[in-house]
Amino acid sequence: MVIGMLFGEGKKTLGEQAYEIIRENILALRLKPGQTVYESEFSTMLNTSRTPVREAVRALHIEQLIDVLPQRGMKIALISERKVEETRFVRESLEVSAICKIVDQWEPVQRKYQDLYRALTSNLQSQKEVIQNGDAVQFLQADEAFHRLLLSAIGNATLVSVVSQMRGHLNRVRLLSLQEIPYTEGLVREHEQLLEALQSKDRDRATSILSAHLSRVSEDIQVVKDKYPDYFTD
Amino acid sequence: MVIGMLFGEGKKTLGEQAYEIIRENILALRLKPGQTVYESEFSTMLNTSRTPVREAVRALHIEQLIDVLPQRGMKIALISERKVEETRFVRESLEVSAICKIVDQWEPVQRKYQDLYRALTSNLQSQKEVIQNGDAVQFLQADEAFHRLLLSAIGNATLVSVVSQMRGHLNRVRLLSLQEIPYTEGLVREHEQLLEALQSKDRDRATSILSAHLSRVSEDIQVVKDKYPDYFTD
DNA sequence: TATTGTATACTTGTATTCAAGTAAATGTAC
DNA sequence: GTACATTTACTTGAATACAAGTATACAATA
Repeated sequence: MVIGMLFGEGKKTLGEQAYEIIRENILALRLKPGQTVYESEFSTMLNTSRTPVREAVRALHIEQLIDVLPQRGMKIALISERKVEETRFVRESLEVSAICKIVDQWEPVQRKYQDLYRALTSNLQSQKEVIQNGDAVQFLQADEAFHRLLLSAIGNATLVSVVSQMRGHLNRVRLLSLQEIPYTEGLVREHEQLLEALQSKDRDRATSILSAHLSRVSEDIQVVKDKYPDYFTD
Repeated sequence: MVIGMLFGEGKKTLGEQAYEIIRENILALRLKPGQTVYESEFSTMLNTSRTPVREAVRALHIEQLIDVLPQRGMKIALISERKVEETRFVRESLEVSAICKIVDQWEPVQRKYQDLYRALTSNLQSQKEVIQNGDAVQFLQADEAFHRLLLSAIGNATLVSVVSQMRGHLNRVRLLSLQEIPYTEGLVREHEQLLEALQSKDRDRATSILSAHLSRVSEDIQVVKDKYPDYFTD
C-alpha cells in the first residue's frame, strides 16, 4: 500500500515504484541470477497487493530480466553471454554515433559545452574518490553518470533510454568483474582520454577509445563466467 | 475471454494478444493519433476483462504509443516530430552498424549469404508487385520484411527488436506520406542499390545509401504535418 | 519394491470489486 | 444572467476473489 512514502515521492504509481525497486535489486545482484521468486513474495516484501507487483514483473519480463514459468513461478534471468554481446553491440553503436555527433558539434566557446566539460571533469573527480573505498556499486553509478552526461548532450532522450535499457544486461557482469579484477583506474584513465579527444575534436581517437572502453565487458565475462558458473547460461 | 481462438494460437496470454492487436491498430492509424480511448472500450471490443487490457496498455504506455491521463482516460499518442527524429537517429545508427558487419562478413560463396541474397531478391520482387495495387500498408510490410531480413543476418535478436520498436514511431509517418506522395519506386530502387553495394562489398556505398534511405522520413514529415496537423504535436 | 492414480498445496492468469480522483452537469444564491 | 458550490457519472489505480495449470506427497496396487 505504501512503498516509498519516505522521501519526496513524485506521483509514481505503485507499479512503477515496484518496477524500479525490483529492477535495482536484480542489477545489484541482491536477487541472484537463477533464483526462483514469486509475485506473492514481492507483494509482502513491498507491502502491496499483487496487482502493482504484476505490472512491475511484466515490464521486467519484457526487458528479459525475469523469466516467467506459467503457473509455476518466476526466475531471475541468468546472465546470457549471447545477450551480453548483443546488448554490448547495440550500446557501442549508439554511443559511438552519439560521440561523433558531439565531436562534430563541439565548440569550446559555447556555454553549453563549457558546462558539459565542467560536469564531466567534476564527475571524473568523484570517480577517483570513489575508487579509494573500492565500492563497485558506487563506481558503477559514477560510471553510468559519466556516460549519461555525454549522451544527454545530443538531446536524444530515446537514445539515452535505449542505452540505459541495454546497460541493464551488462551491469551484472560489470559488477562481478569489478569485485574480481578491480581495474577501475584503467577505466577512469579511458574516461579522461575520451574527454581529451573530445576537447581536441579528434573524432577517430574518440570513437576508438570509446569502442575499446565498451568492449572490455566481452573479455571480462570469460573470467567471471568461470568464477560464478551457476549465474550464467549458454 | 477468447481473442484469437481461430488460427493456430501459440500459448500467448490474453494480455500479449491484446498488446499486439491494439498496437497494430495504432500503427495502421485505425486508432487516430490524439483519439481518446478507455480500457473498458478495449475490454468489450476484445471480449475480455480489464486485466489483460491493462497489461497491454501499460506496455504501450512504456513504448510511448499511448498517453495515460490518470483517472481521466487515455489518448493515442500524437506523432511527435522530436520523437520521430530521435527514433530515426537510433534506427539509422543501428542499421548502419549492422550493414557494416554484414559487408565485412559477406562471402558470396557461403551458403548463408546465398540464401540471404535469394530471400532479398525474392522480397524485392514482391515489393514491385505490391506497388501495382498501391496499397501503402502492404508495401510497408514488404519494406519491413526486407530490412528485417538484412538485420537478422548478423544474428543479433536484441538489435532487431530495438529497431522494430523504433519503427513503431516512424510507421505512422511513413503510412501517411506514402498515401500522400507515392514514391515507392524510389524506395525499391534504393533497396536494389543497397543489395548491389552489398554484393560488391562496397562498405561506404552501402552505408551512404542506407543513411539516405532512412533519412527520407525527416523530409516527408514536413509535408504530412501540414496535411494532417491535428495528428501532430510540437 | 516399483508404479500409478489421486489428493493437495502451491503457482500464475483472469475476473471482479472497491477506492479515489476528475470533470461536466446541476442547482442555488446573488 | 453570472458566479460558485455540489452532485453525479465517469475514469484509472489498487485490492481481492476466482479459475486453471503444475508439481509434489502419498496411498493403493501389482
